[in-house]
Amino acid sequence: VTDPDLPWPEIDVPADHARALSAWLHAQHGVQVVQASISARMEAEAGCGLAEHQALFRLAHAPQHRMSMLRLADALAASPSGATRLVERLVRRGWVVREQPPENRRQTDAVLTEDGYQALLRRTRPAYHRALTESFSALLTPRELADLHRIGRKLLAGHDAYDEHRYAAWEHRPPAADDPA
Amino acid sequence: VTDPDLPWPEIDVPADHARALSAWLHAQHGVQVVQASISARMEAEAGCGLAEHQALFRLAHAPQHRMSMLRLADALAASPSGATRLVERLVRRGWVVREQPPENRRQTDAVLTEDGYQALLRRTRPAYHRALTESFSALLTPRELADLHRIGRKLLAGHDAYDEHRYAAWEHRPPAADDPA
DNA sequence: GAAGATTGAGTATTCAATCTTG
DNA sequence: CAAGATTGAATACTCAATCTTC
Repeated sequence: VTDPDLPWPEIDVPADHARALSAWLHAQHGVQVVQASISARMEAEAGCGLAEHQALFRLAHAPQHRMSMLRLADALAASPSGATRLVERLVRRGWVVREQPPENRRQTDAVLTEDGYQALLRRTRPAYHRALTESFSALLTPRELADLHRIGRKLLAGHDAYDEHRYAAWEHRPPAADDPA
Repeated sequence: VTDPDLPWPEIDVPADHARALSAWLHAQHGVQVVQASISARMEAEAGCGLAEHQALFRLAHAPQHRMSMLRLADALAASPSGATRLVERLVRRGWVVREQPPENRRQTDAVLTEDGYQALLRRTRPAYHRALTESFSALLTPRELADLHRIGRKLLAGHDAYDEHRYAAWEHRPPAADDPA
């Protein structure tokens, strides 16, 4: 011990690891902060959590506005029990109903109701759109948005978590004319 | 209603919003998946959660290996009560002790113990390093790592959440010679 | 027995209220 | 009263066990 302020040797972070580490810490923290911001605004303006909106959104874009519990869990990156409990909350609000397909009664589908559809259109989606714009897109350039899309997809693919079907028609648009990417 | 399969009109996602949305969803999901992977490996190999390691790491790099509860909470993007409970777990393991500075007895400092320092060096840091490398850095190019660093910093700055002091000396290295960024 | 979903127990995390010191 | 920290109540989430249907 050479310095009383340093009871043990300082920890060294090798340069190559430092770059990976700071990239990860910033990305992780940045996403966390944006998510907290969006979540808070959703709660305040739409009286609805982020996960609830995501579920409504996925259901609205699914064929027949319906998904099995397992597919929904997968789409929301949640566990099966997490999906059960989320849908429970949505049913309580009248935004979703459970249905068992007669041809396979092991399965349970979450089906969007008329009220759920209206809640998405008039309450949760506008609030989400505003929050996402102000808390996220307004802070970045189109190029950076494209980078995030690509990098996120690489990370998901590297963990065998990229499901083509999870990201539907609305995101496979031709790039806009003013997109420098 | 024109099609029985579509009880309500399909939802349209405007093209400009679609780009922001898919960037956000991929980034969010990607970070989530990487975090889950690192967390699982830490739990398995080091018997220690991600948050516990982050706390040890921050303390080890803080002057005197000590931080006030509020500064620690801030560094970990947690609430004050979250920090209290996290430190509680670390104290129970003998990795940290609480100390009240005599000059201001309102404040409580979390101080790394010798055992905590050894746990970081021998257990949690090696596991974290391996997990981060395999679950994150190996999947991306140096350029993409630099992009993430920059984009994350912009997001944090946009939310007034970027604290210069939070990111210490180890990450302000000159770029390596082979870094194309 | 396996697929699909739900439930119970345990843990983590937050907000609001409280306690202590300045 | 304000700053700093902790506690209680409530919520959300996961893993393992269970139940139902094929």
